[in-house]
Amino acid sequence: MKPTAKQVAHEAGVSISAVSRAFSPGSSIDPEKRQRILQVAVQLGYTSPARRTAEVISAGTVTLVAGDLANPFYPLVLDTLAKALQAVGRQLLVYAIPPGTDMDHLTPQILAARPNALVVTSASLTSGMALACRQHGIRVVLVNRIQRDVRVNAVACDNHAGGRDAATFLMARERRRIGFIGGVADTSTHRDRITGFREALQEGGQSLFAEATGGYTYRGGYTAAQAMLTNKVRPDALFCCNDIMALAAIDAARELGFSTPDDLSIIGFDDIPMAGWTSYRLTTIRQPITRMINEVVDLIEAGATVPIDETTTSILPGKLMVRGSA
Amino acid sequence: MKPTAKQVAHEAGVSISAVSRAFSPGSSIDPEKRQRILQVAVQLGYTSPARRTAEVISAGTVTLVAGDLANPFYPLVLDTLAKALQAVGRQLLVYAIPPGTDMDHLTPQILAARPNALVVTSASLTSGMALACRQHGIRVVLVNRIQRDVRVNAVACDNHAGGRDAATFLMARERRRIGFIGGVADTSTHRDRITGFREALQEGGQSLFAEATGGYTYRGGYTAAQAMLTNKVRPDALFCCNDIMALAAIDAARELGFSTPDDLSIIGFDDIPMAGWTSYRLTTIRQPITRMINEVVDLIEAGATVPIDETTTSILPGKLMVRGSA
DNA sequence: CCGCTCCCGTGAAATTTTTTCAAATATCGA
DNA sequence: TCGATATTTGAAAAAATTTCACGGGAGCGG
Repeated sequence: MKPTAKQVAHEAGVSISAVSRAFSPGSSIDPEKRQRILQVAVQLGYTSPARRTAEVISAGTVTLVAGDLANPFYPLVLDTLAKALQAVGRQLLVYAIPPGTDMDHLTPQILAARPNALVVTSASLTSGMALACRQHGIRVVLVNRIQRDVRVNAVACDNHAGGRDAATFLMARERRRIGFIGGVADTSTHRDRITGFREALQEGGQSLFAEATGGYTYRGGYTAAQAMLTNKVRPDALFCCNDIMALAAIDAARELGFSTPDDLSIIGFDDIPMAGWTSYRLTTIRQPITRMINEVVDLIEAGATVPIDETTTSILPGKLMVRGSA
Repeated sequence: MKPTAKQVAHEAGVSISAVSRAFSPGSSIDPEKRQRILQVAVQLGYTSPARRTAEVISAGTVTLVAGDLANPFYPLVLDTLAKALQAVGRQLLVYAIPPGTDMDHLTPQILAARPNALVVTSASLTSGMALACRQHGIRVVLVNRIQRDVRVNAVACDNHAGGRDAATFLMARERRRIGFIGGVADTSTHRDRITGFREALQEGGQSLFAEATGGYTYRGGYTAAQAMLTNKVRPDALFCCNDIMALAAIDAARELGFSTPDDLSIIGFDDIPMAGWTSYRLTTIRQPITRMINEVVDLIEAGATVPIDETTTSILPGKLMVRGSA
């Protein structure tokens, strides 16, 4: 016998109308009452017709909020995630938002669709959004981003250690004028990488020779590298906050007649496919994408057994890929 | 006064039940009748409750079915489309499917979500899927793909003319041993490009010197180019079916000690951002992505006024970007 | 070619859900 | 403190969905 709204209403001690309202987003109903009704509904296995439609839509789906698709690292993440989810019988839904846009206006849509989980690689998550998701039982996973102000799951590469490795490697190669091209100052990846880098540099008795930001883009990286390399005293090594900027730096160096690693060493971060191409052979810190995505999928699949406000932060080690550029 | 199912039923000359069925996917109803009901419903502005909920979820969304995100051209399309839709107040939802997978199993989900439109850049659309979409009033737009067996909208670059342009350009540069590295033989882009290329070659009194396929990937392109260039008699020009393979060809050539354009000319197709990077300076046919996406958005926005089975195929001209590689 | 079965499509009716309405309660500003 | 306004609520009305039984092919065996 299929459960009906009437049964739920009786069980929860409310009217049928209230049950109906609990299921339609935007209805005027006491949030506490709605939650109680929803809870009873789950117990009885009741779903409203409207809800059933929504469930067909979001059956087994995971929603990804992605920005900055111009950086090949993110398509790579998207692709890997899509395949991993496919393997466990789920689908990937992507909200692609232009970089710099905040994601709050997506909240109603995301909540209405009730995905199994929300994966965020873009910009920052507002605490309101995080709270709303938790209340609606949607697990949130941040990828390649750490945010300490909201209690959500996060999976990232060990950016701090990566920064240290880069510095250690460059110093071992006797580099003495080491520059840094950053991404966007208030992102956790930028912060952690430069902090680790500086720390190791200091331990080796050096300090940063030059510093600039390139906004994680090719153009920004190119301009920054060009400026540094046309100074009277130029750096003999560059650590770039991501691969795109590192490749841009190599291009800028070549354009000025310098070659890697003889005239200067260049190290990137991410290990996007292009880093391995023979024209660049970029030395870089590889992010363990496959392992990161496996972690993400595990967190999502754990859904049923782990309480939703028990959050995990996974920091996975990166790996220095020594190629030709440093 | 809000229109009801009863009015629609009366207007369409069917029972209320039929109207309800027309709106629930998977119900047993004559497809023709469903279509008529849906048409009347649109006229009267009727929406079923289930549909209304779905509309909250997919309000103003466009669903994109994308594959092959390893080719930077598609993230570029995705990014551009996301921004264009954002500008007209819509959101982009992406179903990312691993290349080679067919999209038929997505049908129920996509239909249930009732997006405003479906944009397909991946693999091929089965006629069943296309038919189902039309019956449900979902406009379908193929991007960078032409399919004559199903009646859907399509927006693509003029691949035939692009192929011709490439051939004409290479012949004007006195190239006499012109090779071709294709993508995947049964895709429309591959077919149109090689057909146009061959045609122009023939008109210039030449024929293809060598031919291989690289599956649209870097590795495939690299291997194919390497094989051609280690033959006793090697080509003095290569037309690659997309930029990734062209960049791979440049890398393979460099690795063997050849340089472009002196030892051989290389032309690509797409004009992905990397093609303009100073280490490559790839001569290539630019796909007018912005214009293509504008067409897509126009087709979607025209939704209300143009009948759904009036389909348009837009073929936009590409542009030869002459850089350093040919 | 006939008859049999099975399955699809259908409207009426039963059931379920949503919406409307009016009353009750809470909230806010003066 | 009071009134005005907004929010929440259940009953009832309206609407939508599902069930049910039946009609009418299509396929199939005789």
